Amino acid sequence: MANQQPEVDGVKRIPKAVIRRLSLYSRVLQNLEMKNIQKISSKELSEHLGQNPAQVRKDLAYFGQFGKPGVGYYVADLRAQIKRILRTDREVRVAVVGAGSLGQALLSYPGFLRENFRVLAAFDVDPEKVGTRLRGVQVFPIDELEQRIPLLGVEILALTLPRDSAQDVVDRAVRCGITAILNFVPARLVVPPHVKVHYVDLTIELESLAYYLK
Amino acid sequence: MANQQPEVDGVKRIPKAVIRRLSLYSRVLQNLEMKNIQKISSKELSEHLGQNPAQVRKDLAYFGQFGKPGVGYYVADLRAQIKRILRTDREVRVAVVGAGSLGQALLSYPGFLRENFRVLAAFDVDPEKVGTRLRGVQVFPIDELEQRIPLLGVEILALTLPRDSAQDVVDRAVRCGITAILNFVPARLVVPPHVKVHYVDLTIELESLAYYLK
DNA sequence: TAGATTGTTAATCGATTAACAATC
DNA sequence: TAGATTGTTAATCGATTAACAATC
Repeated sequence: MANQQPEVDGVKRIPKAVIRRLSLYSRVLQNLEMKNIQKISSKELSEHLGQNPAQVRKDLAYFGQFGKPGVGYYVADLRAQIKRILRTDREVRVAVVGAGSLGQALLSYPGFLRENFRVLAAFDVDPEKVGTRLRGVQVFPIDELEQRIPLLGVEILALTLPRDSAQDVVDRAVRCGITAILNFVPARLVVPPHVKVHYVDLTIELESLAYYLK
Repeated sequence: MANQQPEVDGVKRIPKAVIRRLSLYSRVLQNLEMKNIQKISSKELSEHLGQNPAQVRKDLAYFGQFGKPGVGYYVADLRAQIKRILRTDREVRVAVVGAGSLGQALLSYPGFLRENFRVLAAFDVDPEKVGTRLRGVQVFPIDELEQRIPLLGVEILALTLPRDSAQDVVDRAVRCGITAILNFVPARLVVPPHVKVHYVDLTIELESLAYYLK
C-alpha cells in the first residue's frame, strides 16, 4: 500500500512539527541503541516522549512503512531511516556569523558534534578575533562571507550577531546560495520562499515563561 | 461586554502560542515606541510580524479590550498592558545552572537585560569556577541550590548542564519552589503539573533544518 | 456624517487522537 | 493459532482566518 498523503503539485506537504518530532525520535532511538535494545513499539516509543502512540505511527507513515505489525520497529533500522529522511546521515556543514559569547558557545556545542554537524567557520567584524581560532574554529572577516561560503561548502548559517546587521548578512548569504538559517537574532528576517529560517528567540522563551509564574 | 472565553474551573484556557505572540507584539511595540509612533492598527501590527490581523485582535481579546474602533491601539499603552499581562512589568530573577559556554553566554545575554530579566546567580560543580564571578555573576556550588534559590528570590532557572545531572537538579529545584524552567538540555524533564518547562533544543533546530536542504 | 477599525462570532483549516482491519 | 501491533481512515479537537455589526 503506497503512501498517499494530500499532495500539492505532486509534493507531499509534511507539517513542520512532524519533522521536528522525527529528530526527537532519532535521539530516543540513539539512547535505546546504546542500551542494546533491539526493537520497540510505537506505544513504548511514545512513552519516552510523553506523546500519543498514534502520532508516532502517523508521523512515520508520511515517509513509508518501517514497522512490523505485531512486533514493532527495529531500533537501529528505524534510526537509520530517520537519519536518511532528515538528510543527517552525512556531515552537514555549518558556519556561525557573529563570534560573540553565544556564537562561541555554538562553535563547540557538544550536541552538534554528536549529530554529524560540523561547524567549520565563524565570521565576525572584530579585527581582534579575525584571523584567530576560537574553540578550534577559524574566524574570518565578515566581508569574506560571499567568497568563503561556497568555498567551504557551508549549508546552514547560524546567526548570532547584533540586530542591525542581521538582514544585510542574510541578504548576502542568500545570494551566495544559503537556503537554511538558524536565527538567534531577535528580529524578523525577510527571505525568499526557498530559504528556511528557524527562529530561536531566547527572550520570548523567558518572557513567555514569566507569564506562568505564581 | 465582558471577556467570555471557554473556561475550565473558572480559569480561561489561553493557548501557549498566544502568550508567545504577546511577547513578540511587545517587542514590535517597543521598536515603534522608539520611532515615536503613537498608534497602530491590528493590520499594521500584523504586517510587522508576517501574521494575520484577526489573529492580533483575537490574541489581545483573550485579555480585554485595548483598542479603539476606527483608530487602532495606542502603542505605549498597549505595550504596558502586555508587559503587565506577561508579568514582565517588574524585574524577574533568573539563575543559570551549568556555567559552561552556553550558560556563560546566558549570563550576559543582552536581550535579557533589555527585558527586565536579571540573571543573578550561576551554579556549577567545577571548583575552579565556584567562588569566582563570571561576566559579573557570582558562581555558587551546585550543592547550595536549595539554600540559595529561596534566599536570592530566583523565579526562573535556566538549565545548561550535562544531560545526566539534569533531572536530579530539576527535582531539587522544584522542591525548593521553582515553577519555571528554561531547559537547554537535550532530554525530557519530568516535573509536577504546576511547573512549566520551555525546551530550547538546538540539535533539533539544526537537524530539522537539514531536512529542507537541497 | 462617512470612513476606519475594533471585538467577536462563525467558518475554515490543520493537527491530534481514536478505532480497527490487516498482518506479523 | 492467539496475541500484539502496525498502517490508515474517520472522528475529534484546537487554532487560524473571514466576516461583520458595533462604535469611535
